[in-house]
Amino acid sequence: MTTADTTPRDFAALKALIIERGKTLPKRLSQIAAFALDHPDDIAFGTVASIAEQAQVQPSSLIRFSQAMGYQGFSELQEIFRARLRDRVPNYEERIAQLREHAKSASKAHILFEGFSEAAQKSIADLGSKLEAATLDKAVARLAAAQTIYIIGLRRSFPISSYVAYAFGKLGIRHVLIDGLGGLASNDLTFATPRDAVLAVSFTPYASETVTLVTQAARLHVPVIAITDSAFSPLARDAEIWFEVAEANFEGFRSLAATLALAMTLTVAVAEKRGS
Amino acid sequence: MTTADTTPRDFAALKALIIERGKTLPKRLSQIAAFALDHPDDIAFGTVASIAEQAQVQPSSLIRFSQAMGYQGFSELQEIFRARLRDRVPNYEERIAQLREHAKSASKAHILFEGFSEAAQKSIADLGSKLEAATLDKAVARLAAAQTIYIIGLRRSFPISSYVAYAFGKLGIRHVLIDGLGGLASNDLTFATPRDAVLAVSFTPYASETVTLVTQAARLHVPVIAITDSAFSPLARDAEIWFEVAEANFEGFRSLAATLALAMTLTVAVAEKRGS
DNA sequence: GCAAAAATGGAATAAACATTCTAATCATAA
DNA sequence: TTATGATTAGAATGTTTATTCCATTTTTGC
Repeated sequence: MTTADTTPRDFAALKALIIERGKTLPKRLSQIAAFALDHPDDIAFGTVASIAEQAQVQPSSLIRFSQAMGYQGFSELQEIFRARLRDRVPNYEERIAQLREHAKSASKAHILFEGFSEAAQKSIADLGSKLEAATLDKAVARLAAAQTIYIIGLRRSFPISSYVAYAFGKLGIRHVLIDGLGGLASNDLTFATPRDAVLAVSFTPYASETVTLVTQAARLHVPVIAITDSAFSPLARDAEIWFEVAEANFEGFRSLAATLALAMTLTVAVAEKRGS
Repeated sequence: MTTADTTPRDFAALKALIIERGKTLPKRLSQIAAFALDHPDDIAFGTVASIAEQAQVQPSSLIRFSQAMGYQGFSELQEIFRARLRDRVPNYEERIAQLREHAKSASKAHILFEGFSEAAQKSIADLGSKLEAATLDKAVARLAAAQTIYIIGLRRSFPISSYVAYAFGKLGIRHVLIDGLGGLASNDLTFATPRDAVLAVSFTPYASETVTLVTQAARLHVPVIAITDSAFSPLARDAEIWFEVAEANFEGFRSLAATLALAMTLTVAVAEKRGS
């Protein structure tokens, strides 16, 4: 038997094939399929004997499994698992070490960029794992139902609030950006009603105007959706729904990437909800 | 001989040891040291015979090299190279595949978030591979030498320019944020001189005010540093130094993550340069 | 330039290896 | 229940493996 043309040549395709065919395979082979998906690294580095022991099957079953997937033998299948590891990305420590090594040749500014990239990537990944779909859905529903959305975010959060205002403008969603211009910020909420909503963004040290405005909104029974950094935030206290975003920092400057991704999500989700 | 206590147990330490001792080793062993640093993946996956052939040495030399590093034999050294690959991070495709898998169960809003995360991650990675240290250094030098830095960025780029203004404020760097308020934007550059600098940010479709201001700055011989999206951008034409940032987009909304990381880099780098 | 020591090449070897083969077991349908 | 085909366990096999050993070459110190 030669390797058929349809036999996966990369890990993604092989994984899909194992998932697809895994359930229909005989007992032992399906047992191996499950093990392979759970312990790909062990397949990459192990020997037929060692893997067979770990997966509680006979060595010969591993060869039969490989052949069932279309390969000539186990070694050919293993090569796919190894290739997957070859083009993986260095982990955090390794990258830092590489940077330090290059530090002499690379410019200082470039190192800064790597640092800020790293902080952004980390923050986004972090939020991705914590963000709950239920909270997101509630917030979107609230904002989509609002007549006017008041956007509050000053100082470090102003890039976020100004982006949301820009996006809402493009999407035709009625909104008011509270920018504190002319020191008249507190006037902007005068006409807000419980049928509106407030989207507030603030992080330590919370801008006092933002806190005041959010408190004021809560007193007027205007629903508040907040993006902030901890359960102890004054925004969390007054908000109906709030998101915790922990931005990584580098050189004392916190990333904004995760907050921005969340803000974009909310604006587009609201627009889509309104559209349907 | 048993493995000594000082024998490296992780790749970083082993690498350091190879670098340190590599030069002082005899010819063949130093040859292996160089090969190991250059082709760590081949060490991880290869056999003694196959590696020996690639490195142009005898198999026995590999065992001697391993022992010189403090291990009992080659297999023990190889385990370190394998461990390095085990805790590496999934690459881009793999992460996306994982997201897609989760996507089925998640809410629509959550899918949006994954999309925007993806766009951000990709944009940052992309810029990271393209960004040239030389350009960065030139830009930093220009900005650090400026008496006043004029920051231009409207509409979609306004979050960026407002962030830079915020950061410059915190860092005590004299700047003017041109925000187009009251339609007086063009007045703001009246007093700019060649000893100042302009930091302009704009992407397709380029805001007309931004283009006008940059042209005006160039005419006044004020050095312009631009962040834009292509060589055909009207900003690139007038800028002394410019950065090409290709932001990925999702659902028609382009990311800002890479631009933001670059902006943060520039601000902090300028502050550090001024400080020294 | 010569003796001693270190390093190397390459064959020898035993253990480990992937794979094959066959008898036993299991599932399935008449 | 029984016959049939699929599946499995486990021993057998020939190859590849890491490692050792020793003769040869190269380097070192005087």
